[in-house]
Amino acid sequence: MTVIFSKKCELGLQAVLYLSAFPKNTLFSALEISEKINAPKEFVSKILQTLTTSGIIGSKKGNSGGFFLKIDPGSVRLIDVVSAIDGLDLFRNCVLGFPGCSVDEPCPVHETWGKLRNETYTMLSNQTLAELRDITVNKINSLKK
Amino acid sequence: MTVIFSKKCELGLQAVLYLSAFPKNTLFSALEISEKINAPKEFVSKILQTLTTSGIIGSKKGNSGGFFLKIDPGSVRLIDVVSAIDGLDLFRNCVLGFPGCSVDEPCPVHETWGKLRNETYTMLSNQTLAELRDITVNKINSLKK
DNA sequence: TCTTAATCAGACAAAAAACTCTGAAACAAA
DNA sequence: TTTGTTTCAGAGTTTTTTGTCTGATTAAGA
Ligand code: SF4
Ligand code: SF4
Repeated sequence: MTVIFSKKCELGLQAVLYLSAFPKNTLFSALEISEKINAPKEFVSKILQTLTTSGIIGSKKGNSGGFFLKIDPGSVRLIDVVSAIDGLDLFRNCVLGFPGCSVDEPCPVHETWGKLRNETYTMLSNQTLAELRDITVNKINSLKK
Repeated sequence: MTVIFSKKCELGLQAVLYLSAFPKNTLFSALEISEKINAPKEFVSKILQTLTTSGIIGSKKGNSGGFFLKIDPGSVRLIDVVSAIDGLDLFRNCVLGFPGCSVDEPCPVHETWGKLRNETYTMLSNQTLAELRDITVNKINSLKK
């Protein structure tokens, strides 16, 4: 069960985090990545393809080809991946699903949710992959097992 | 597109909020409620049925029957509705979809997300429907149009 | 040059979520 | 007692999301 993001987005985030734990432009096959994040190879492959079109990830065909982080880790934030896969509607909609969001007619959780929504956005956007690197490496290694 | 909750849960929340805007035990048919929250009648009906089994809502069959808020608005919180429909797994899972949540091997957003998650939980649980009543009435009336 | 291993594109399949239908039971009012 | 309106239970349908397959293309290395 997902929390906020779609499965695609969760796996996309995990894959990008995995790649960011290694020097830029290091190649990994979809198989390697999928085994590491424990997800079906073809599905991971499809997700990485969409991230390729959005420019975050690069790909190389042929024998010993694979995927790699194309943008410098100092220039990619988690929100960029979310934006490329799920989009940013999440940060514009009402938690309770009410149609209009207006200051005049706020829903019962308007104020608190607005604040939490902004903080979530900040969480995903004010640190780059480079800044998250140490903790990411730690997490990735623990997945290995 | 939903933000955190399923469509069922959003509509369940809206329906309960709607009922809480009126004196306890006031009957409304599924049709009336569905028109007000702008959703298919049968779907709303199904959702209210599940809330009936969980005890938050009561129902009365037959001519001039309908649904009504069964528990005192001073004793129901939004989290109770969420719990009855979507469950509370949401508040236990990782935003990034990583399997294990441990203090030893935190994911890159562990600390911030943990905090936001708790605040979201608090937002949904520290106010009763009775306390939200004024702002709810305001919101409900604006939906009328 | 040939084999092998990889991405890519797009169709396809399965599963889950959202939504609908049908028939039965309850019951108020004519 | 009959008629009309409602919930209820469960099956059925549709749509969306998730996941798979196939065949084409690319390229490294024997
Ligand atoms: S900001 Fe508040 S009122 Fe506006 S849509 Fe979001 S939760 Fe609803
Ligand atoms: S608390 Fe942090 S590390 Fe643990 S599952 Fe949630 S986001 Fe991941």
